Amino acid sequence: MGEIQRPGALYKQVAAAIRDAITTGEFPPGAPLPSETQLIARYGVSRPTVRNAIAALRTEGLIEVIHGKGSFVRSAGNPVLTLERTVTRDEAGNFTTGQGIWKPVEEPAIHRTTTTAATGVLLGLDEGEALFGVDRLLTDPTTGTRALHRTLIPFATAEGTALAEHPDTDPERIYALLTKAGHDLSWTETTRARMPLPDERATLQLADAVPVIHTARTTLDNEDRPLILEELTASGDRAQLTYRLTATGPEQAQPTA
Amino acid sequence: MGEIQRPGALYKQVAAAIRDAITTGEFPPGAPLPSETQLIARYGVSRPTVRNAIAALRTEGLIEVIHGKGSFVRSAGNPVLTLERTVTRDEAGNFTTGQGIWKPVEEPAIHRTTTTAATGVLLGLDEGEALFGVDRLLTDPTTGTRALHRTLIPFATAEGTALAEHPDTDPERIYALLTKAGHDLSWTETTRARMPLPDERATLQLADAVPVIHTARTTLDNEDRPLILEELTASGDRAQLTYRLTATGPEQAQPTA
DNA sequence: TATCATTTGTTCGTATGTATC
DNA sequence: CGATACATACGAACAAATGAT
Repeated sequence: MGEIQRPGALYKQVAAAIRDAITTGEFPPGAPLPSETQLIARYGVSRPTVRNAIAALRTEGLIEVIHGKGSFVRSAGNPVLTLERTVTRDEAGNFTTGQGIWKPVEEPAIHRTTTTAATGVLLGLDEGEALFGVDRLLTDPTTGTRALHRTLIPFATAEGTALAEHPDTDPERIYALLTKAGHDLSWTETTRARMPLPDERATLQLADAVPVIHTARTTLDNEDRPLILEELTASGDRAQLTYRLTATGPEQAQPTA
Repeated sequence: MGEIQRPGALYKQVAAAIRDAITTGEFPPGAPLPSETQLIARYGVSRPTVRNAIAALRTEGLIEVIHGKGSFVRSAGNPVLTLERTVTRDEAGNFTTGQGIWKPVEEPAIHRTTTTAATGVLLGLDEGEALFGVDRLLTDPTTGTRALHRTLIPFATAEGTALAEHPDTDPERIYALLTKAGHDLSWTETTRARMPLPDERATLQLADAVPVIHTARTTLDNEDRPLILEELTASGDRAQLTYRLTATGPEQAQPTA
């Protein structure tokens, strides 16, 4: 039993007791927690207190609550989708990215935007420069995991290429296209974790208290000038990114603004 | 004013109204929200409803609440610490990692553990294999951002080297040491986003609703056998990781289990 | 230093709505 | 349809942190 005693707020003690019961194995992953009524009886507290405790465990990502059914222990070591963040090129000059097998949920949405403070820095442009944006909502058929991919193409890059007419070209084809245009490509990726916005949570179908992992890939030309920017946003709980590193000489290290 | 009307729960309408007021600029970043009493008057709802709305904005990471003071709008584009996840080597064979300038908060803590399911896979070992663990709590002096670095060294790797006596050697020196032992090193990094455990939140001094970015770096020898594992956990809100990518031939792509 | 007003935190009670089975 | 379970909403009281008097 999870007795309640000293420290701090009542609901925190209840939350700790339930947390212990979960880690102890009394409530294994996937199993339902006792109902609110049962928890009230078990710990001798009021309904608001129990609900408060449950809310705490919820924002910790420890449990999942389903209206009308009950609260359930979230599987800890969740099945993870591994996205290899690599770029490979065959003899014919075709590029392949190791991002896994994604299926588009909707048609790519093309729109015209301007650089923001964040995207401007990554593209080496001032704020307010014109660019194409292509949004792709993707899903992994085997796991159902969703991801949002956005390609940002400055007008300066698109000009005089097929991109001006078809900005919704696959990134891999864009790489080939830019290479054919004489560029020697390399890439920089910046990844971070954050909580999703309400609409992101909806489109990515994220559970409560699930962060997203967000990565921005800048494609650079021979002289490290940014050509295009790709952003990928996915569930931090279900997706992980892998990178290969090799030791380079110190003269090749590029400072990033 | 943020009028309240149709859709869904009352507290969600209040939350949406406040969210709008924030994005509109009525409450700019850093500014205090009206007090609960004022919000009750403004929207004509009860205290529990207002508090529920505030709780929602809180788990979204939009606001920060300080006991006895008030609720404050969180700065959106937060000052970010950029960690370059690269490895460079000079002529003398010394390694440098571009992880920024960290200062230890405490002495490195050395302990003996065994592989878990997660770390076992990354080290190519079964569960329960013996290894050294070295924990370092680091802080960035300029921003105050904290990070937790853990080095895991299997006994098989440490055996017969200086690591058996001094597992708390700097990772960069470990690289040099392994190179001198005849290994040709490369690295694989796996990064993901997740919510911190309660004690992680405390040691990393994280605010509410801030996820962590977690990266595991495996050091590999000539034949892609794992030698050591480094884990880095940092605030997803304040730290971001950058990687350099270059196109490789398809035969060099390494499948990851 | 001590006190007080303000503000958020905690806890109870109660009633009703809504989803699931 | 009914039983169960979670969601929403109101009211009330006291505790604890903060900042100023």
